[in-house]
Amino acid sequence: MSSELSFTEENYLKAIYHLSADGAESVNTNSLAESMSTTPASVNDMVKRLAQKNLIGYQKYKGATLLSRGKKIALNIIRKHRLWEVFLVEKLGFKWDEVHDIAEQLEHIKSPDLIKKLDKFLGYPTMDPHGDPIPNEDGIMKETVRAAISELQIGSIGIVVAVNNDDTLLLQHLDSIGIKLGSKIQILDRMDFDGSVSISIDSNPKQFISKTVAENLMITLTETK
Amino acid sequence: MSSELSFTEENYLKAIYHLSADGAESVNTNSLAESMSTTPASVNDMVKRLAQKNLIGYQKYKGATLLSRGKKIALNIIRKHRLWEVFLVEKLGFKWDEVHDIAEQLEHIKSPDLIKKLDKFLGYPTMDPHGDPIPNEDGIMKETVRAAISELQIGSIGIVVAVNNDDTLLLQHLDSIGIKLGSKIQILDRMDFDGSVSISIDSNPKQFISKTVAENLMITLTETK
DNA sequence: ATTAATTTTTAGATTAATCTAAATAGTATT
DNA sequence: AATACTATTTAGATTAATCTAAAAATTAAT
Repeated sequence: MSSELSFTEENYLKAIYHLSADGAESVNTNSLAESMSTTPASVNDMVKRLAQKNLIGYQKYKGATLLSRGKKIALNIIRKHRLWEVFLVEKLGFKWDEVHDIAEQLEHIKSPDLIKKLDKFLGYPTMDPHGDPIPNEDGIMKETVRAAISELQIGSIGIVVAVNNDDTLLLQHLDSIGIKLGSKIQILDRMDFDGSVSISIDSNPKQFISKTVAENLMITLTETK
Repeated sequence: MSSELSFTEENYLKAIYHLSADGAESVNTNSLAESMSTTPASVNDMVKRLAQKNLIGYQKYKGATLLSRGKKIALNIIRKHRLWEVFLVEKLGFKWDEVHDIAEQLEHIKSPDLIKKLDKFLGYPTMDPHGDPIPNEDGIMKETVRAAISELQIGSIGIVVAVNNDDTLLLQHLDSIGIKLGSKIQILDRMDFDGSVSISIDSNPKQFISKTVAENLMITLTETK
């Protein structure tokens, strides 16, 4: 009954998962088409196929939702993706902004044994290099309390766990001012007129970041004021 | 012009490489069909496609030969396959008889940077866990002088570098008598009546192996008598 | 509650990779 | 060189994943 899914089917399940946040909301054809870089017609075809396999719920004109089997598969792919990202960064020395496309391929390798051994080899990490939680074998992951710097009070201290944006220019900018995953950030002040924020990175002298950067930089709080 | 090959196309190139030993002999449709577990008709279709892409030479009824571009691709896939096998055995702790199917998938991951970094991470190995040589980036590999134990003179000493047979039972038998890749084997005597051979494994007390085992166990010579 | 705009679905084609069954070419045998 | 056998190729279908263009349903706006 576990008929072996194609890469494409797996990618659709993953996309539906990501687009339906908590997993309950139904995902409409158009947004799925955009997310998969394809046409609504193609999405419609695929969504019917996945519904027939009892992986998603689907009714005409009402969008798609993951069923338990589909959700389990989606979370397993995400687990594999994030474990491979840890491997690429920690073991092979890739930068955290270079690993996504490779992990996108590696996540489809089929071998439960491989993932068990990789997990062990990496020391059972709970977060990927972007700060996203890694689901365990049962699809359960620790939800991290996190917020953008722009949303936090002056005086807050936290650790950079994610960047909300894939833009290479932004990622490179962060690199150039010394911000990377795991950096300790203290929020010193906020300029009301333009939303820029002064921060201290890893206890170094204060520096300014623009509103845009502050909005895209996610940290987990370790102290609040 | 490097139009991005499908997994299937890559696998055909690899199969043609393996079936044409030194790379010069032409591979006929039927043996390729058997090797790919498909029909001669399918092979015929694919062979035409690959010829059109100038990866192989092909003339009706005369079989296929790799052209330089195709050979380079085949050797690169073999390089990736063997590097991943080293990773799976050395780093993840797989046994050498468990890694083939996983490496078969991993070999198709596309990222030259990944392979460069993996190679470095593994310490630039020249052999895979089965004792097969790993081609370098230019497709060049050190040819190892090797022979089956059944073919060697009494008194010869060598290192186990390969098993000629994929049979799980044989591989498990070897494990049970303590023979693994890298084991030092000294050939003590040969029984003419049944072809069995007495050997010393890693300088331990002598043991007998059957003719069949002796025929499938490849070693590289370090000393001859 | 019509009309307009948007979203979704259908219908009909296309491409890669495969198949079966039939036809053809090549090789071996007498 | 005719026959038998084997290997190879062709013809015609099939399946997954996709597309474009057109039709239908839903939602929003007047």
